[in-house]
Amino acid sequence: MVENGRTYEQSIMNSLRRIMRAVDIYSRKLNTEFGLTTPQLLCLDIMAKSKNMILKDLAKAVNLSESTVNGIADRLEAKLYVERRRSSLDRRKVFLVVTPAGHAILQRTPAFFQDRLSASLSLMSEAEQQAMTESLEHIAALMETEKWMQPQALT
Amino acid sequence: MVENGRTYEQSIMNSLRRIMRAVDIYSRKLNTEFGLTTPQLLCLDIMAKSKNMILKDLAKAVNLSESTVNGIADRLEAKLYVERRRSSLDRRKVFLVVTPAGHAILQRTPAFFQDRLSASLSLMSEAEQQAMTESLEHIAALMETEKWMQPQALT
DNA sequence: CACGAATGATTCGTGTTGTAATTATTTGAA
DNA sequence: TTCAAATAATTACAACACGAATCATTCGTG
Repeated sequence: MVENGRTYEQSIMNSLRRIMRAVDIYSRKLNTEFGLTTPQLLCLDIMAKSKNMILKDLAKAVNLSESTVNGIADRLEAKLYVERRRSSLDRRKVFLVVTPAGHAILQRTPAFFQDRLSASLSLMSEAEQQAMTESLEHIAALMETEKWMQPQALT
Repeated sequence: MVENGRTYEQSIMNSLRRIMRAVDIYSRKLNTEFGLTTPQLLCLDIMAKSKNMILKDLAKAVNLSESTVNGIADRLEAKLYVERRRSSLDRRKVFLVVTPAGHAILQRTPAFFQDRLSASLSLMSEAEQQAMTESLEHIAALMETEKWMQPQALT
């Protein structure tokens, strides 16, 4: 129990939601002002750093499902920041190629929201930052475990 | 820089995304097996605990926009777990009333995903849990601050 | 009282996200 | 060689999430 009557888990979940919501709201603002959302920026950035990226690998890199990334790729393509080029060696594969306009917008677009996170993190000591990072990674790994994924009715 | 070449911010954002994704995937599984998603469960739970809840207050309680909560209320109403009753005193207000079926499903539905979080948290000391909770709350509060919300092009 | 401001709910449009199904292509084994 | 399995992309569908706009109602002030 924490001072406000919540358990640590509830407080943590609540904070996580608030953080993700802040990221989402920032993403929308970014979109209206610069024409790119955070997920789009994230995908574009990764595509720009790798030649001949295919959708499947991009999805893995950003930790999103293939269909989600496919939709993001659609929107980036519609904005002419990305081109799809079918591989001639293996015609199942489609390379995602960042256009010059795509590279240009990457330069002009503000830093990712996580960079703003630095301000909050800088208030913690290096040791605290590291502890925090490791804890979150630990929790993420545990929550991704399949066995948690089977909902059980309360007994 | 962390050992994998990422900054703490990048690692933290990545972990947050992974955690939220795990929550989302669990939510979908819950929906196919119990007919309620996590957001629906969260809203229903709060509605059940309060008499004469109106949408505006519910939105505030769950930290979501009114239009989002309105959609969730629509789906709960369609499933007959909630009824909308227009207030006769102030006809702008619509009370969200949990039906007997709604109360019943709340009893039968598995614990929230955050309860599963306990397993991960229990591996940490009380002090670590507390530190983690406070850090996240701190970060959440900072990220909600309006001034961070104004994107600035890189200089 | 009248009328503009405030309040509360709802709708609309768009983007994100997942699962499941479908299509096209390649691979591998009988 | 042939055909089933695997692989890659895509589509269909549903839920979530937001801001902006709209509508009805109430409030408050002149």
